[in-house]
Amino acid sequence: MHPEALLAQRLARAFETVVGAAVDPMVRRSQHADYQADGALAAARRLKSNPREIATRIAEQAALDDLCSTVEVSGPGFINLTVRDDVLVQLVVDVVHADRLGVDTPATPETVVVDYSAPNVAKEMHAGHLRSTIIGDAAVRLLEWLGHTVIRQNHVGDWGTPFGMLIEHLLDLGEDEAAHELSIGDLNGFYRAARIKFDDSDEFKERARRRVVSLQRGDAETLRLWQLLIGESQKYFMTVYGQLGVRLTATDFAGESAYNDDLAPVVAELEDLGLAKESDGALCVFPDGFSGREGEPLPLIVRKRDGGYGYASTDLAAIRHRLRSLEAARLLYVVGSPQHQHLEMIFQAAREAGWLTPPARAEHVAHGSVLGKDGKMLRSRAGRSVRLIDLLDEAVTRAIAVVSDKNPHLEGATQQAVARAVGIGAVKYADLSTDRNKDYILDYDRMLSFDGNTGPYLQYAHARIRSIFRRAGIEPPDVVGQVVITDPAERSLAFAVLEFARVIGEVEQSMQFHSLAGYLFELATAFTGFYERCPVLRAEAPVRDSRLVLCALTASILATGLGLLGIEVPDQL
RNA sequence: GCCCCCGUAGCUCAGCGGAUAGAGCAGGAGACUUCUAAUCUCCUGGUCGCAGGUUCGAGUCCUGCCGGGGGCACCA
Repeated sequence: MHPEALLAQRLARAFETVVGAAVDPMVRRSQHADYQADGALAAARRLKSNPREIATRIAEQAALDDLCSTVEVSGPGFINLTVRDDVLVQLVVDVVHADRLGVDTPATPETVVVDYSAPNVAKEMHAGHLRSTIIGDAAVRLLEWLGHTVIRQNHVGDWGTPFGMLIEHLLDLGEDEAAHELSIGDLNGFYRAARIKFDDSDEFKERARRRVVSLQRGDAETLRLWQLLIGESQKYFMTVYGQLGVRLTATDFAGESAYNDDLAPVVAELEDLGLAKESDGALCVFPDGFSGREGEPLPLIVRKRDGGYGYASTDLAAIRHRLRSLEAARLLYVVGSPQHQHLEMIFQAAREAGWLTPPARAEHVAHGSVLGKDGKMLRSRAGRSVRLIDLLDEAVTRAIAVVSDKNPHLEGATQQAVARAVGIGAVKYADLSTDRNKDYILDYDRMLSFDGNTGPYLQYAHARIRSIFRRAGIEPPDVVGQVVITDPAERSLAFAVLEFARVIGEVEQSMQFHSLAGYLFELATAFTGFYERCPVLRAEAPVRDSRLVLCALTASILATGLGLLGIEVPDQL
């Protein structure tokens, strides 16, 4: 158990006794001691009594002598806690012997559906898909590592009116030529050409319209052509995912078309429940708590006036499927924040339909946009959206320059692999190290810097530790020995190591990966302080072994933590 | 008009109702016979958008403004 949990557990019992009610002891790291507990202040307000007095009684009642060397009441009623050295050592040793760096498996492993990435068939993946793909991938890695059952759902845009025009354009080009264009990733050109014809030619527009009807009717030849588009696009998406290094596979594709057969039954069910009502010729669900421009109830249009189905129907079919058939307890939608209201409406409708009931819950893991250096939506010089693959290639190209400049000893293939890990890692870290709700500015120079809170800095910190083991000629599993903590830098590093479990638990709930990133940066910072002050290989036997243990733990947490963010850790940079 | 997100150091960002608001970058001053100096230490730098309110205590919660972005019926 990590120190905060341990102290909180003990203090909670003391609060129970003294206050006569459950109080959160509010234990956290402190500048004034190892930890501080602020719960007495809140408790005093409830009891309308003196917080210092309560804090003093709590401190006495908790009898923390076996855990703390000093327990002091300070200021208006803070309880400052200094952990005993032998306890600190024992906690570190516990982590060494623990299965997963001291992180507990969840009490109740759940089935979690993660909906992320969601590119559109026959359309380029652009910078806008970056965040959903990266954040979703991190969510998947974290939840799987913790022991949850994770079902990845790539809600690909593979259905709808644009496919009439896309298929007709495909026919105009000829299947072979179209497949060629799509396979080389010229999706922008393909889509744009179709769009231009659609806008300029009434004849084409009419063909496209008829083709949509054929598609919806299930015409075999039309479906074959549609499949062709999907197949080529999937191949292309997989190359982008490959370059990005995310775990999405072809089996995770669960596009909008997957719900076609469910749409009519879902709408029928909503009608039977009395939730769907006709309005302006369309069939609508009006989830509770949403209003539009004129204060009128806001609809989810589940069947359009023309009888067709829109994305609200698809999303409702998807949420029903995920809850009923996949039996998910937690639904994560890693989708940009502009979709917030729409998703909340879907969730509310699902609750009203009785599909989404506790303990199952749905969460919008919202994220902001990627901006250019000018603070506006990322655009190429031509003013178009930036292709995701170009963005990634640019990062890797720059990383090659950085890596070869700084370490000329690395050879061809190794250098390429390291540069790729550094370049892609830098992009991911830049994304995951800030609050996902906010927009962030993509700046290659900053993200590829080895100074500051960046991916390369953390990869470097890890590589430095690996270098120690290379020199010592041993590997972490063979590191045995007692842990001895004397230097303040060792003490700081030990506490940093112990914080990992707490941070992981927090991120599991919040899906705020920047707190994991921030933690890893703090750990790396604590390690560098240790590295500067505490020689490892030159130390004498018991201290040397102890320091190797700290090195091994730090390297392991850095590798694991970065791994959970989807970032590779090369042995050397 | 209503709703959502954002506004913290020159720049990029943390900050969970609690002690003097923290990092990194940039700027200034130091430290290499060293386990990777791709580093470390110190310094400089803040009317936390504005104004009220709640509280023993507000960057954090509430209300109203200002500024930026986004959403609000048949595209997805």
